[in-house]
Amino acid sequence: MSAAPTQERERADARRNRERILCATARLVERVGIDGFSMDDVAAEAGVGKGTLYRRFGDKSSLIRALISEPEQAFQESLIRGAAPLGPGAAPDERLHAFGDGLLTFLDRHVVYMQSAERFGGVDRYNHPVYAFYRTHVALLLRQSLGDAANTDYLVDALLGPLGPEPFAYQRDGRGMSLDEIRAGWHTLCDAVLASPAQP
Amino acid sequence: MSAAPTQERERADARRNRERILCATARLVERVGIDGFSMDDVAAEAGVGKGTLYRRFGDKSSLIRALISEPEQAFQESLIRGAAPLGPGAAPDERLHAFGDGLLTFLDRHVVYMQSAERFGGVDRYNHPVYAFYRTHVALLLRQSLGDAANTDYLVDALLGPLGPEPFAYQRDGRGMSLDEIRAGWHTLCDAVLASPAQP
DNA sequence: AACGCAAACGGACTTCGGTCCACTTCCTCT
DNA sequence: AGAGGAAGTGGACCGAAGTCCGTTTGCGTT
Repeated sequence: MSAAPTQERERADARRNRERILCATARLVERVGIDGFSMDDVAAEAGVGKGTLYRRFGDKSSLIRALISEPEQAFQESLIRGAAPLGPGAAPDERLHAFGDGLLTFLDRHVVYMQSAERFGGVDRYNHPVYAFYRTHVALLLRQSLGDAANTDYLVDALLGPLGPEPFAYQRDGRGMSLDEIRAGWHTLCDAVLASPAQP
Repeated sequence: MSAAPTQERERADARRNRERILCATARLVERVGIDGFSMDDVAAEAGVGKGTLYRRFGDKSSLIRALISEPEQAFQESLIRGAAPLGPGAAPDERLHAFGDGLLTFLDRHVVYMQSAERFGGVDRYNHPVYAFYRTHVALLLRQSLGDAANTDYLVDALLGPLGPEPFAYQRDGRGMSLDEIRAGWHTLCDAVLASPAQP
């Protein structure tokens, strides 16, 4: 249980408390579910003050995100440096499909966190650095495959849209779709976009 | 300023207060912006108690939505009974494009409300009856145009995705796209989907 | 007219996220 | 070693959303 030390040197007590907080949060999530505890509960469980909590994690949303930051970073890493077809080395279309599959798998495991992370605080998916990252990645692949057709930027957002927590949760839990069905759907969309004629 | 009377008979005081509340809200929105007032402010401005506020509008999110319920219903109406190409009478593809244009126009005027409506309370776009309505509409048109290809349902969500408040606000305010650019983008997406080959 | 009661009212209260700031602790530099 | 100060800590405090429940009021009935 750890998160990236943002600074050069982290004071010992700070580090200790950060760990405590993350563990306490994880424990609480497991015990009472993600909506069953307040920030005071976290502080109490971790044995720290509320101020400490907020110093390290600006808001509840960030705290929850921090719980999945490791797998998230791992996924990003494998996009840049991982093996093909997720990483470099495969054709752009293949990589795009692999990206969708990967992200959907990730979502399937972590939606609960991502969704409730967004429900709190002002964290807007679209203004989160992670979105920018995915955006750049997909834009690159799409341009490699389509050339510089107009509206590529828009299509990137359109492809990324259904890979967000809310749509995913809706499809899986609300509409009862299986992960495979969702994947298949996204591939259809992806193929449609990849086959789209260049605009005038 | 009025909303649909849900019941057969509405008591006089109830009606009076409902109007007061809606007017007060509108006034506050204009005066201090949508985030500048609390529910207490609304109650005070309307001269009613907080309990009354919550009796009529379950939460802040609903209250704000109520402010745009008239134009929203008008739009829905014109989809069902309006003139072509928005209403019946035109080819499905045309109607679909008209739908996108219409909804984007609507969004351009009302995003602020829709977005902050979602920011509060538990209103989830996907579980709101309005989403179901749009969903059915688009599904019908898509099926008329594509036949019963697999994954039609998924494509409906994919088309509807970028027509949500968050993506729209992101594109318009965050990325600085013009309404026309957004429209053009959606048409591209729409054409791509309409041209998508039937899946096995 | 006045009775009765369901519906409507109102505001005190609870809960929770987030801020503030006086105090403490750790690290560095001499 | 120990002095100085930046970084870290903790909990009282605040604002706002949403609940609860005792009181009031409109309105059909007798």
